Amino acid sequence: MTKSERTTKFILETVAPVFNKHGYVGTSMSELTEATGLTKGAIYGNFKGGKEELAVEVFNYTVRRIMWKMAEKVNSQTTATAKLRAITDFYRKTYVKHMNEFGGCAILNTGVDSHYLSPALFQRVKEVIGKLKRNLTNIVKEGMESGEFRPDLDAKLVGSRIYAMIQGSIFLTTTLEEGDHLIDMMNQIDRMVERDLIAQTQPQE
Amino acid sequence: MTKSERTTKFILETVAPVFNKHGYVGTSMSELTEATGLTKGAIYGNFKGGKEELAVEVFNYTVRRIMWKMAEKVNSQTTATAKLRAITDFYRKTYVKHMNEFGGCAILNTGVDSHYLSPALFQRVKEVIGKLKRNLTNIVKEGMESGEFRPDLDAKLVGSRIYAMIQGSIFLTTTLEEGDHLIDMMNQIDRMVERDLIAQTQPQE
DNA sequence: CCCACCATATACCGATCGGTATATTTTCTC
DNA sequence: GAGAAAATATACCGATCGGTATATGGTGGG
Repeated sequence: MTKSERTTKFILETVAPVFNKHGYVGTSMSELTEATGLTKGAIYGNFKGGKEELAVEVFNYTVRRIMWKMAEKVNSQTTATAKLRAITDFYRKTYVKHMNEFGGCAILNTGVDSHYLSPALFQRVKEVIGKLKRNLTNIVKEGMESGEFRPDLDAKLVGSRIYAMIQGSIFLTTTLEEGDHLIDMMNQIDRMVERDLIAQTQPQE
Repeated sequence: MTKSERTTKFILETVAPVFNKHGYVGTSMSELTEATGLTKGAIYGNFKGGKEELAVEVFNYTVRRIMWKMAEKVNSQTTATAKLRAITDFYRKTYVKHMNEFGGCAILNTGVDSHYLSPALFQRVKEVIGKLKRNLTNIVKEGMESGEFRPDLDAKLVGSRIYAMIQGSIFLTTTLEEGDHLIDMMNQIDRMVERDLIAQTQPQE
C-alpha cells in the first residue's frame, strides 16, 4: 500500500464523521483541512472531483465498512430466523456504539441532507437503501422457501417494513439522544418475526 | 390584521418549503429574497434575529399548522381506538399530500439537519417530537383507563414505538420517493393496535 | 543514491455568504 | 390628507465559500 493510497484512506476516515455531522453543504473545505491537518492541495489532489466527489466517496467508504461488519454476522448464521436475529443484534450492540462515535447514521443523515442538494450523493443513498431492503427481503424469502416462515408472506413488504422500523428508531435515538428507542424497536422486530413470520405448527396452543 | 403582519406571515409561508428542502445551512438569504420577491431589508426587518430566528419561526409555523390539522381529526373522535385510527388516516391521506407539496417532513428534515448546526432549532425539534410522542402515549393511556385497551401496556413505550414507525416510513417514502411505504406502515400500525392494544374479551376464538 | 515524478503546500481567484447602515417608500394615526 | 412612524429597498461590509495555478517538497524506481 503506497503512501498516497494511505493518505487517501486517511482522508476518508478522518473526514467521514465531519461530513456526517454537518452534512454536505454544512461541511466546508476548511473544516476538512483542519480535521485532517492537510491542506486543500492535498485533498483536491486525492479527490479531483472536488467536494461532491469526496462526499460520495466518504459515504461509500462509511457504508461499505459498516455493511461489511453486518454481513459478517449475518452470513455466519444458517437459518433465516437466526439471520434476522443477527441483524437486530447488530443494531443493538454494534450500531448504537458506532453511531455514538460517528455522530449518527450515515444513511439517514445523508439521505435527508443530500435530497435537493446533491443528486449524485442522493442517488447513492437510494441505491444503498435499496440494497439493505433487498437483503432483508431475501432473508424473508429464504425463510419462506425453507419452510421456516409462513408461505403466504409478502417478502418485499416485510423487508421494507423492517427497514423502516429500524430507521425510524434510529431517527428517534439520535435526535432525542435516547438509545432505548433503538433497543425497544429491535425487541419489537424480534417479536414480530416470532409471531408473524415463523410458521406456527399449530395455529394456537 | 395589519400589513406588516401579513408580510411576516407571507414570508413564513413562502420560505417554509425552501428551508425544508435545502436545510438550515443549505438555504441562503438570497434564495429567500428570490422566493419571496422581497429584499433583505424586508426579511431582516421582520426577523431581527437573522437567519436562525427565521428558521426557528418557520419550523414553528409549519409544525403548528400541520399539528393543528391532525388534532382536529383526532379530537373529533371519542374512543382511543378511533383516535389512533384517525392518526394513521391523517398520515395516509393528508400527510402524504402535504409532504409532496412541501418537500418532505419538517420534523425529520429539520431534526437531521439542525443537529450539530443550530442548537436553537434542534432544541425545538426535540420538543415537538416529545409532544407528538406524548400525544400518542396519552391516547394509549386513555384507552387503558377506559378498559378499551389491555391494562398491562407500557403506554410510553407503545407511543414511542408508533412514532418511530411513522417516521421510519416517512424517511423511506421521501427518500425512495415511493408513497407505499407510509401506507403500508399505517396499515401495520392499525393491525398492531387491533392485535396488541385492544383488550380481547376472550384470549382466543 | 540520484533524479524524475508525483504528492502536498502556498497563494490567490471571483463569487457568495450573513449581516447592517442608511436612504426611500409605504402605512397608519390623527 | 398631512405628517410621524414603521416597513422596505439599496448599497455596502468583511469573512468565507469552493476551487485552482503554481511553487515546493517527499517518495519510490532505476
